[in-house]
Amino acid sequence: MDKGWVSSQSLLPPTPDNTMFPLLGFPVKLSRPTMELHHDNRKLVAEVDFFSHTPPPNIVKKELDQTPLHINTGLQLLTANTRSDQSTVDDGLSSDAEDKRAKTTELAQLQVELQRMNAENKKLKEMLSHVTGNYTALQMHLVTLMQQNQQRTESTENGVAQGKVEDKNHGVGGGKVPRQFLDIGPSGTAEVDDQVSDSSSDERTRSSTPQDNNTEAGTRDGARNNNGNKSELGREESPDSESQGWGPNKLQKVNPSNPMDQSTAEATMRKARVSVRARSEAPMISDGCQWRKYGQKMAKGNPCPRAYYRCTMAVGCPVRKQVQRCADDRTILVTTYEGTHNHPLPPAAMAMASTTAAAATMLLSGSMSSADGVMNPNLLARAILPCSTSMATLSASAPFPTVTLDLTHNPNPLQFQRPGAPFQVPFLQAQPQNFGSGATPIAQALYNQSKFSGLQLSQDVGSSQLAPQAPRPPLQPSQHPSLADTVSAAASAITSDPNFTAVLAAAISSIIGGAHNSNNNNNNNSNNNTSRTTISSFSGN
DNA sequence: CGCATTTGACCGGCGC
DNA sequence: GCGCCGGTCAAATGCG
Repeated sequence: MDKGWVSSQSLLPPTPDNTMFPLLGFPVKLSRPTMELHHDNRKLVAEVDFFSHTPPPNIVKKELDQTPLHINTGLQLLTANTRSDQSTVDDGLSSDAEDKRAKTTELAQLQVELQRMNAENKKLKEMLSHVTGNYTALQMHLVTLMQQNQQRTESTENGVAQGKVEDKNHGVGGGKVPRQFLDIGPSGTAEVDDQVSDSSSDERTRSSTPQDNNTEAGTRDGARNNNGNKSELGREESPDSESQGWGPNKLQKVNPSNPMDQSTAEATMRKARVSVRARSEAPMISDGCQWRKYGQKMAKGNPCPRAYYRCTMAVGCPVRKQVQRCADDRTILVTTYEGTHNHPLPPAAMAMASTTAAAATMLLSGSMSSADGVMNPNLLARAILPCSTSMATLSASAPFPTVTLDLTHNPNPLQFQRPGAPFQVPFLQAQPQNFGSGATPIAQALYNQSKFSGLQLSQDVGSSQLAPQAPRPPLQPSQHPSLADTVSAAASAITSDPNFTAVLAAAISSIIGGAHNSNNNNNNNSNNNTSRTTISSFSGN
């Protein structure tokens, strides 16, 4: 594998996908679903072009006619071609025949090499897919485990009754999650795919506040719920429905007597919001999705208006987002996402979608996995953004369970966007900061490419969570020109790395190790997290 | 002309 | 019950 990437630096420009290589006598369809394939594509093109220009065209044509198509035979191909060479060019062209024989030999070797590299690429691709697919699942599991450890540690060391802790947990920045958030989770199980789209977590939140400790069948909230499931159904985000997922205005459109609505409402009992704080001069971050603005309001306590967008990538997509500048620092753009996409997402959108889905999932799973425990926000932060200075914060006062990913503390000096340029969220699968001591060029390049260096969750998981049943769409570079640059840069970074497997292994081990470290760091930070910025876009409302 | 944005009106939730 | 507030709608407007 090393050879495959080492020699590719002095290569010809890349060719499009599914390139035909006539000299080889068979179509070489190169797909590049991953960057390394893209890179490998360049190498193959270069090698083929090298030989295609050497022999005279007529000779090439005859070779092609007689070259066996089953290139797996490797060097045996040489024999066949040698005979054909003789029959073709023996007429006074002995020197050419020699050349051609040598070239044919090389060609056969190249074909073997091509086969080998294809196999390796396939293996790598599967490996990457597997790793990225398991990555988020691992994170979820880690969060759960670390949360449980955190609870045990705190209860043991402090000897504080959990109920007492819960009473204290009404501040956002206190490093504890408030009781009202912790009670969001249902007693039953919740599937990952449903968590992001789960709705009416706010209802549960409200109903579990100290002064309103009723069940859903109880007093005001219960009455409201019984009144046609207004809130739950109003926030229902069924993928097929046209329901408006965010606000209460669509409540009347739901037929309360419809059993389908009721069952759906029960299936989606919770909803989380993910707020992303990032520095950007642009009015809106470019997260890969298409949005349409449908409203703008002046929110209380913030001189900057809040803009409301809905996803327009698919008809009836319930995903909303709110964009508002931070009142304290107007270079900080707070984007709050809610809902689950009911359509395939382009890779460029996977980064943000995966991150928000993972954050929401962890937020909800955290509440789910602990009956009455305390979830340290840093835990979530470390899980989402391991080894990152960015942080995640769980909102206490927000009416919705909200996790805020604070990406404004990125040490990368390039994080400041040039004025007017949209804030880009590159699609990344590696975790640059997780390469740890490896500090590979890949890590650096990817990291430098991304201001959302913490947003590198699994594409597979993202697609499964945000577009559960939809096939992954092809890349749409026309819509996201920056993505091509990002991929190209990343591919270049890969090119500069002689051993991608080692890097990949390092990444995997770093993910695991970083998660463990996050646990330790979390414990260490649990008593010293007051310095962290904890802002929820809804906390002031 | 079609699409996106703007913006005032409207609605429901919630606190007092 | 009233008013505030967040959120959404939809007609008006702007733009390519």
